Amino acid sequence: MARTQEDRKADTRRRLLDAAAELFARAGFHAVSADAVADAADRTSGSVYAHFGGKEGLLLALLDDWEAGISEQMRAVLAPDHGRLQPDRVHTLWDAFAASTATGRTPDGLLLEHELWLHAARSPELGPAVATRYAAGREAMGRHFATWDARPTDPAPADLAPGELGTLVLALLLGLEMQRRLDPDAVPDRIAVEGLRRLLDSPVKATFDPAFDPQSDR
Amino acid sequence: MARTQEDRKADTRRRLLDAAAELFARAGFHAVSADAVADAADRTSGSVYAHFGGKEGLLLALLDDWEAGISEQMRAVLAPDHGRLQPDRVHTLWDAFAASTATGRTPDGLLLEHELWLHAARSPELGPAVATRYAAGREAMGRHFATWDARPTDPAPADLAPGELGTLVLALLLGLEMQRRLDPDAVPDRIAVEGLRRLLDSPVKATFDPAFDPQSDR
DNA sequence: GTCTATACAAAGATAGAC
DNA sequence: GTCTATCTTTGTATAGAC
Repeated sequence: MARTQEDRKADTRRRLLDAAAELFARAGFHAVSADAVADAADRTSGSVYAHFGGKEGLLLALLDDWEAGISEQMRAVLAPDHGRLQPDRVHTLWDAFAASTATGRTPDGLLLEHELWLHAARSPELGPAVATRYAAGREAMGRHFATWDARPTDPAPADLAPGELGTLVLALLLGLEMQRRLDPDAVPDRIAVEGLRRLLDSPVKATFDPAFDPQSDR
Repeated sequence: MARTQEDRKADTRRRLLDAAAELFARAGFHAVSADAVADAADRTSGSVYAHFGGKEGLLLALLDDWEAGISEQMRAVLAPDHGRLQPDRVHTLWDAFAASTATGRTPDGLLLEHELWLHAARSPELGPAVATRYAAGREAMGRHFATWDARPTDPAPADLAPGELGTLVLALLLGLEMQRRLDPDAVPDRIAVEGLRRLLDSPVKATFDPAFDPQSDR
C-alpha cells in the first residue's frame, strides 16, 4: 500500500510529540535532550530535526498540536452530560479540573502548562500563541457559565462579560492548583469550591433565604 | 581592619545572589550559566562553587535569602499605612501586587517566582521549603483580612479560616498575573478588583442597600 | 524519512597558585 | 576566598548512507 510510508511518518511525528509532552512535563524542557525524546519515541535524534527542525520546534509543535487546548478541555469538563446529573455544578467543575492535573496521570498537564507559560512569557513568538489559547479558554468557560442560569437576580452586581468571568475563574483554578501542587493539604476541596462559588454565584442567592428577600414576589 | 576580608566575602555573596536573581528571572535558570552569574557579579565562576557549591545551591540560597518571602512582601503591601488612607483597600491590594510584578522592575519577581515554583514542584528538597513560604503568605494575608472589619454580617456565609481566605486570594492574584503577563489587556484592573471583592466581601453587603435588609436594625 | 557517525559548542565542575 | 586554567560531559546540529 502507498499508505505505509505516510503512516510511518505520521506515526513518528505522533510518537515524538507524545514522548516530548511526557518528558518535558516530568523533567522540564531544558533538562531533556532531543536525544532523550527520540529514544523515548524509539527513534533517533535525526528524526527530531527532520520533523521539527530542533528541540524548540518540538515545543512549538506541541503547542500547535494542542490547538483546541484549554478551550476543548474546558468544554469537555463543562459539558452538560458530564457523567452525572450535576448535583452541584461548581463542585463538578473543581473535581474535573483537579483530576485533569492529578499527579497520577502520565503526562502531567499542570507542569507542562507552566513550562509552556514560562517560555511564552519570555518569547515574542510563543507569547501571542499561548495568549490566544488562554483567551479561548476564558471565553469558552464564560459562555458556558452564561448558560448555567439566568437568575431573577440578574444583572450581576457588577456586570461582567462572560469572558471576564472566565478570566476570574481560570485565575482561581490556576492559582489553587499551584498551591495544591506544593502542598495538597493546603487546598482542600471545600475551600476551592467555596472560592468558585464566591466568584460564580450571584451574591444574593448564596446567603439569603428567598423568603427574606424584600424584593422577591412583590 | 579585620573586617575587610569578611566584608568582601559577604559582599561577594550578595553580589552573586543579586546577579543570579536578575538573570534567572530574565532568562530562566537553565539558560543561565554559573559563569554568566559570576560575570554579572564581577567575580568568577569559582566563587560560585566556593559559596554555594554549584548552580543549584545558588537557587537554594536564593530561596533562603527570601526567607521572609511572600509573607513580608504581603505584610508591606497590606500595611495599614500604605501611603494613603485607603479609599478602597481591595483596589490598593491589587495595585500593590500588580506593581510588584510590573515588567519594568529589574528583577522580575513573577517570572522568578514561577521559576522557583517549577523547580520546587519537581524537587523533594525544594518543594517543602517553597510550600512553607506560600503557607506563610496565605496566613499573613488571612490574618490581615481578618482585621479589615468585623461586620455585623459575620460570621461569613461559609466560614473560612483566615488562612483559607488567604489561599483563595493568593490563588486569584497568581492566576490573574499569569494571564496578564501574556496579555495585559486580558486583565483590566476593573476585573481584578471585582474578583477580589467577590472573594473578600461578605456577599450581603455588596449588593443590598442596608435599608432593604430585613434583618438589620431590628 | 530515517539512521549512523561525528563535528562543534557550551556548561558544570575541579585543581592548584596566590 | 578568589582567580586562572583545564578537564569532562553533555547536548545541538549536520553530513552522508540507505
